[in-house]
Amino acid sequence: MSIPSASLTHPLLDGLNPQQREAVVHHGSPLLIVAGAGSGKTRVLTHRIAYLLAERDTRPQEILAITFTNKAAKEMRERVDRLIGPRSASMWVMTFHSACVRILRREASRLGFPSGFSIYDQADSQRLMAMVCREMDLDPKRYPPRSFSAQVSNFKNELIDYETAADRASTHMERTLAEAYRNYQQRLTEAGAMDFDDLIMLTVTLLQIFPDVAEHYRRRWRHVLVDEYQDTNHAQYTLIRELVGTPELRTADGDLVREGSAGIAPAELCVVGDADQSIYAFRGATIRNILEFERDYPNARTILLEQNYRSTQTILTAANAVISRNENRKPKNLWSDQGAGSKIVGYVADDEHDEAMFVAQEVDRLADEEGVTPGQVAVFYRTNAASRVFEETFIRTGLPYKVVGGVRFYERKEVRDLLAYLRVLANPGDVVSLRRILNVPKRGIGDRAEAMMEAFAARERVPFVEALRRADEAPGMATRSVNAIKEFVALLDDLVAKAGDTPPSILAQEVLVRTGYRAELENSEDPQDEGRLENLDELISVASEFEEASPEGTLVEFLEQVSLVADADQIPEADGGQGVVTLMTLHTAKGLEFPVVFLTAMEDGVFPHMRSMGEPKELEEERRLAYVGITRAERRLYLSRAAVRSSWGAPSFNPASRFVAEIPSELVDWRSDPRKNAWTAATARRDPSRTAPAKRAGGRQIPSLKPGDRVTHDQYGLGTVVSVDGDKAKIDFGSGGAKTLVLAYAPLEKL
DNA sequence: GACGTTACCGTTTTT
DNA sequence: CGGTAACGTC
Repeated sequence: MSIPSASLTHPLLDGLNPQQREAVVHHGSPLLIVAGAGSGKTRVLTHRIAYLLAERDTRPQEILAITFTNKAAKEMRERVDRLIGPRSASMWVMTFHSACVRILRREASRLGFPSGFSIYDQADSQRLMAMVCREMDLDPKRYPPRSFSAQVSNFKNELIDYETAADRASTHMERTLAEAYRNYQQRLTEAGAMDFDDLIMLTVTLLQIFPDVAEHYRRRWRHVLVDEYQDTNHAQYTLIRELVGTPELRTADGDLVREGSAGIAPAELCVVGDADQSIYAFRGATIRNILEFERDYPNARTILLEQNYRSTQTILTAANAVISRNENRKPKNLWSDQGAGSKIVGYVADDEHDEAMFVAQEVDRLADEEGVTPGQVAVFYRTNAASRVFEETFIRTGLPYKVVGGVRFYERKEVRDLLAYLRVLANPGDVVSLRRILNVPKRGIGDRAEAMMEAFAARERVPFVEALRRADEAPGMATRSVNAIKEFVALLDDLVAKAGDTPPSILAQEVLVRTGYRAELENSEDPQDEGRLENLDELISVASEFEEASPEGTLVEFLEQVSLVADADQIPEADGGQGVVTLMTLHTAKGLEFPVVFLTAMEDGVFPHMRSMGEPKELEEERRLAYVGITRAERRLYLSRAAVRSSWGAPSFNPASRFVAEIPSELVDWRSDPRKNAWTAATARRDPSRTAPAKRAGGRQIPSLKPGDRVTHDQYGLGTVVSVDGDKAKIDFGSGGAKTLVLAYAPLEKL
């Protein structure tokens, strides 16, 4: 039992409120910290860890702290070190996925995997599922691989293996799915690969099947801390239970069973979360875990943090009003002592361009009148696609910005190709990667040869690589194909021989040269290939940085780090300078805070998203997303929407978001008549050219450009003119690279 | 087997 | 509208 908080004094408790102090010092039973937005939960977590180390005789290696993003983990570690000096090295502070990988690498052989197993992301696993479905001769219309892949992911989040899935299947569709699941899993195992969901599920399996492994980790970790507990799915929930070593476990049917924990007392569990910020149900997260914590851990203590240190009362009142519309929620009321602050500003734009322009102008105005820097401003939207208009407008107005997430670096084709090579070198059994690069760059191994190799491998019951090795034994193979395959295999063997003692960056260079990948891009006429080269060089420099950071690092470790990066990890750190406006989805925004926040496209159909509006449960999740968005703002909050929005093709006239209506109207200062959309919509119907600016026809003017001008290119998008040389201009397209273009022909437009 | 064309598909949110 | 997959042609 905790001591009454009033009597607590300790340097690590200075500046904490009574509830926070209690959370830091609590011991003796599982602890749930219900931390409202901005209530200082990271502070509490880091102080708790520091307190454990400083006052409770805990050694760093006895602590396991789990987060959802690498960024959160890194920040937590740094803050602990700042409190009590650099003692965090032997502490595990990492994401669910990283922690599981680390455990699995050590024990992989017990599950029949090589310790250098590949990690398949969602794209890889979809590819593999597509292969499986094709093999099963399934009509992709009736049995979409994408959907199968998603459903298998759901199974794994629920810890349902393919046998159980098959047992439970009652319809033809379900039986087919279970069959695909089985084949998919078999292929993964053969390839020595795990998908994202396996990382969790197989760790749970490992702990459940091998008592000695479970015991090892239970002995080690006397404290388990979990951040963002509301985002855990069933598999992660079970993992935590296994690691903590609870004396009791509930089966799927709700029966309590005794669990042998080898006489080790359960670890002390501390979870932090906020059910109102649960926004990942679509990937299996269940709010149940936080709502039922006290039932799962019978003598648990719950501490509520309701004082918000982030936002003005106006912003909090708005947030409370919105979230209170959700049913079945434990009441919670955030409050602030920072005063009312500015009113929320509402704006109804004519269309999405006008909306973006409003944001840009407002950022300028705030800079002039209130000294707000771009780095203090964030723009949120519901879907990644929405970033485009803002980018265009910000480039045109010269407002510095950065988009977080969206088309990710690691999803680019060339980057994935190079990574596939490295994966094959680390794990030659990795068929998905192997088949990806089999004919990349083109080396004369076509679909036909690949199919024959696959058939040959199946018939001979040998791995795919082995089939390649014996290509000449396969009947009916063209000599040309056989030779091409032989050459490819020889190249791989050569690279594999080097892989062991060559740093990843050097190896990557070597791959690019030896395969002719670099030469092909360098000699290419396609100007986009220049950007691709830059991306590859970028990947190589990521590898170099990795080598610098961990000189002992292996290829497998490098690939692992690269596989487990998240969007949120890429958020620019405040550098003390002016900074740049940050653009991101509402999901990525969770956990962050900004002095000024723009919530855009507040329209029914966009936010809440159309697909969620029919389902009350999903609508509630959208509302939590709105709550997350609103509570990111410290001082100023803007809500905007567009009367007309042209989303892929036709214009749509969306009504105001219901979430806007849920905010008490006296908190909002409308900069334009909220009814004007009716008028605009009518006008737009009468005169479509108003909303659809004349599209360039064939007769485009040759632009006269000077350095610094901003342009858009039909293919490369937005760019800045670097230099002009007669009829040619060199233009920097940012991530797409710099190109020299002939003005007379390039599909360019000056902005 | 490589390349070009067409059809079609889909957009929530992601470790 | 834009990207990808399947198809058909050289």
